[in-house]
Amino acid sequence: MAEETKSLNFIEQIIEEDLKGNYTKEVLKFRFPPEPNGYLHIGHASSINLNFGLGKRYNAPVNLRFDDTNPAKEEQEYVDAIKKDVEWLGFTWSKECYASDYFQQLYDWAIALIKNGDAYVDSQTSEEIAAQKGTPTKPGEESPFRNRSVEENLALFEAMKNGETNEGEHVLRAKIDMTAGNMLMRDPIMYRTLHKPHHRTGNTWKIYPMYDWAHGESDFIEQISHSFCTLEFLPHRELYNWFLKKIEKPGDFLPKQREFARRNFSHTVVSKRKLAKLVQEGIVTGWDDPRMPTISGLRRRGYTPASIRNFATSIGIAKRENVVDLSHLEFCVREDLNKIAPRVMGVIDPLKIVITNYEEEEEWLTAENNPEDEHAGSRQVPFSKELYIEREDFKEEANRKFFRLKLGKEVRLKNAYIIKAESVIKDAEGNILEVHCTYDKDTKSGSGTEASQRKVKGTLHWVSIKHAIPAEIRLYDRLFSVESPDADKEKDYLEFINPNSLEVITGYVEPSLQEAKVLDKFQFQRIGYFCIDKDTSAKKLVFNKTVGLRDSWGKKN
RNA sequence: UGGCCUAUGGUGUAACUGGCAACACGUCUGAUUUUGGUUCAGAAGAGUCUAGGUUCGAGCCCUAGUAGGCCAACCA
Repeated sequence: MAEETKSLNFIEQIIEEDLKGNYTKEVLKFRFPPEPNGYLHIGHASSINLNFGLGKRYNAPVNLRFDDTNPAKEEQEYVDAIKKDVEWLGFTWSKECYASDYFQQLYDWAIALIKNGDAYVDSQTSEEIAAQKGTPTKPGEESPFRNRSVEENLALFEAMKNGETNEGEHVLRAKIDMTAGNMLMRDPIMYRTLHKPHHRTGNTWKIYPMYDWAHGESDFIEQISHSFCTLEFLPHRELYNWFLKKIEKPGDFLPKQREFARRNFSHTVVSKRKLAKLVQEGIVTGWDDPRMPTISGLRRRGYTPASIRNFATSIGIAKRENVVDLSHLEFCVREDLNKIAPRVMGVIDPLKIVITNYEEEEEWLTAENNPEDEHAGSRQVPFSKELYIEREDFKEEANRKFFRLKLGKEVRLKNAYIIKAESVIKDAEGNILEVHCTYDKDTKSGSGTEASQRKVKGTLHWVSIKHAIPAEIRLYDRLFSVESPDADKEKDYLEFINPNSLEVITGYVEPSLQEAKVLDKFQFQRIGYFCIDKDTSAKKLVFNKTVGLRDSWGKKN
């Protein structure tokens, strides 16, 4: 086995350094900590891949932890969706955890902090607290309640906990330093009162911990060794460590937080708030709309777990700002689908052709299922006198670079015969209604005859009209018409919505597709990859276009 | 106006403790092909934000700039 010489990203380097230091392999443990207030998106996939990838690399456990400290925004629906998505991506968590499981422990620690004079109850309004906070360049002022006695703090905190106080009346604050350069160290709020039921703890709690108080301590409880998060949390690190020091006992192993840059993607947004708005405003049909950059959207669109994992791995991880081009994601699906998707024929924009010299009623021809997979076998496809081909595959006349059907010229029908276009039938406006062709019956595919070996430049896909199944086909384009829809400070990102991101048409597909199941993936030869949408019923097949085939001809024309 | 983070081809990442910039996507050629797909062969494209400095030698170290990002939610 060749030794892996691939270079390490900076996160892996941190771990390697720790391993050279006083960390043992056994102590390594990671976590993926989503807040259940929305669906996972492609950016999360990057983080999931990082954490679970490290777990795999170092054979270390990875917990799935729901950061559910805000009952106002969080719901069980999101918990379920997140679990489904992580599983679907192919990862297995060691433990399913919830910050809410630690509410009691957190509360007990908070009492200890109060007793040590490290926390106090502030009874000002949020406006007053904000006003005293200062600015990055101006130090803050201390709250008049900052030096309450321990007894008074304990009594007030108890009242908050028991729901005897109103929302907004009191908060528990850490007593740190109102003049700190780091704004987060200016007596951050640890608890607020919220008379709202929690999706897991119900009405047990009337106070809920803030992120900074809950996150590091949750990492500690679970004995996470490395807590990776995005760069905007870098200033939180000081506070993360401060809280940990307050609860630390001799011999304790403390987790460490390190930060990486979040991934941005071209022609879309990855902010749960902005994605939620697209759903709420009805701009898309739901979190799993195939145009959404959510995991569930990509799944419905026809993306495979492997393609998303490969994508996440190949864009890597670093600390600088970035905008990853969606064409990279598209490359990753094509790469995967090319190996596994059965080839079929479907016509998206039909043009009728009649084989005038075809005498048979019908015949069934053999078609290879996947030239990339020798075990994929073959199937039978029906051929008859009247067929549909793609409208753009015929021109009455065209230059020699047009390798398709033109009057008086020949072309190969995939898996069938070589045909020649003889004449066109048009309506009064000059629109082409049908093309009359003749076929050479000695050119049948796979027949081995000399005529069948003839080289003709073009090969077209087709379906037999009387056998074809009409199907709804949904064609997608990027959701936003500009590369970075949320980069403009003047304009709202919704102004950049691409009005043509969805086109629904009726196409015709070969009869073998009748049996296809939801999420089955196919390559419509010469067009692209498609998968069966969940809206499919016994009466109607619905396909989503995942991505087009690479097209070195189409884009020049 | 403060502090912190970042800066490498069009895009995303590499370059072990300093040794004349690599990989992938994208782009463009050509070959093969019963998918203008795949595969194969090849090409163009950066001299590493700028200016100094240290050094025999700097993308890596130092200094000063410049640009972008983050920080003043009872959100995470």
